[in-house]
Amino acid sequence: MSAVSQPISTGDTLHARIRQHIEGNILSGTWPPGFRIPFEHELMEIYGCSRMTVSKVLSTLAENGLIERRRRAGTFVAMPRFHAAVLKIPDIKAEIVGRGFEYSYRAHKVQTRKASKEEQGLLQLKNASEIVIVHCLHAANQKPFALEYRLINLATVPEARDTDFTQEPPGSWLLSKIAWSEGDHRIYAHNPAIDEADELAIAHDNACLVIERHTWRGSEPITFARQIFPAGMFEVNARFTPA
Amino acid sequence: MSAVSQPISTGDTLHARIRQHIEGNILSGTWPPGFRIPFEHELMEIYGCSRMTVSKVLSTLAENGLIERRRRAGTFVAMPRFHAAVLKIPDIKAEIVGRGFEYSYRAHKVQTRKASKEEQGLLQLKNASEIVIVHCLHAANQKPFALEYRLINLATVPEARDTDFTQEPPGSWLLSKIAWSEGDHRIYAHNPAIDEADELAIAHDNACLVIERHTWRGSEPITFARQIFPAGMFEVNARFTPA
DNA sequence: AAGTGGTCTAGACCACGAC
DNA sequence: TCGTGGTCTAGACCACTTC
Repeated sequence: MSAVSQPISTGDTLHARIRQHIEGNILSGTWPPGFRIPFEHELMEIYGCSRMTVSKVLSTLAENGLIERRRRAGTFVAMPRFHAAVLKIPDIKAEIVGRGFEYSYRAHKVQTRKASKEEQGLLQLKNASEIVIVHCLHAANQKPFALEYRLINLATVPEARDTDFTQEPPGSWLLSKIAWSEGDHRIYAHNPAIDEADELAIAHDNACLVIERHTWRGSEPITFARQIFPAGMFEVNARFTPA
Repeated sequence: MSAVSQPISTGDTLHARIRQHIEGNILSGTWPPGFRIPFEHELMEIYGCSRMTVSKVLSTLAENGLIERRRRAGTFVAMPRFHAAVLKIPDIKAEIVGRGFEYSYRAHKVQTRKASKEEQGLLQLKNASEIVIVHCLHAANQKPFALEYRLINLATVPEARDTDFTQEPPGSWLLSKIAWSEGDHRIYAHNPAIDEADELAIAHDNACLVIERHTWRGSEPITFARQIFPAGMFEVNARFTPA
């Protein structure tokens, strides 16, 4: 007999309905962590469908971490785990324009040269290849919004050599031009240095949010960015599901 | 004829090999954004497999946002989009213990009562139902690490009524007891209030990182947490792929 | 109208791992 | 050993959407 307690809800497709039903049993606590879910064989009979269909549902749930599957043993409700969140960080220009403010951009320094030891480390380069270095300031309605320090690896992005980053913000340009496969973020609070505070036109004790980001294409580093936002100008929002 | 330029690499399963091959064509730029990928029908012949197999591969790639599928029109390489990151935020106790520090916990205030208007808003409650309010401090090696303000909805988590949060940190307890289905984060920099700085034993102008988090089970609010970390004590790290 | 992707079926063989 | 999940096939019907 089935351990199914909740009625099968209406839904879009068959596997969507089955998925909702199983998720309901797990999230409601009817099937607690560690509970052995009926075998695919049994689920076929319970839901009256083929094995491919229940298999697809269970594979999806396993990818999302809601269940764990072990050969010969069966499928089990996963133990509660840490959060995994989906975090969106659009580029700054789009962020400002999207809020209905006027966007302006000023580049303090643009250089093209071989990477120093420190820059090699930040970009995680193996060799001292050529890079573009950009210091710039983003502003919303003429008010400083973010200070950006950007390194671009010319070995991966040769087109950057012919781009005028005194006119165009590097983040927006890269997002629109370059396919990337992987990256990471680091987000932390920071007391600004005196020159940083001056450039951002804030008090020297005004807290800042810093976002550092690496981007790769395969094993090739594309870019490193450090963006400094005065507190209150920017926040990171993330919505998450157990994934 | 096929637009496939790269050789088919060896891999685990058939659909994993096909997926790697298609991903390679996209990430290398052989198939640029907007490029129309061969129809499923053609991919069957190219890879010599059944339609279900190429369909599974393309569905996965579409879920990850690498391609877009349109009926009657075909499947296209997606335009570059914003970042979507996987972000892990474990509970504070596990974070401190995992770094090899001694964890200690002190609750300043624990109350059980009906929610005020403000608390209703924070927890996104419809009614003024009963909640648990906890003010507490987490410390690593006796040094203040994070200040936490926590609301728990007793309608969703009745077990919280019988739990002694003067002894046990609410975050760790909830993570180990409660199945959750959805949540969100807000991360920002913050200049601490005087009493916050005093409790954290930091200077009044020391920047802080604040993380606010809602958690739901279905449409039922479970908990709200606001955690304040002195700059340097904690940072958020996120690794991401185009998803 | 025609062809695409979306979904589902009823089989099959295999590898792994608990017994 | 033998049942489980993992994978794959060769079909089928349908909905949608562009032509």
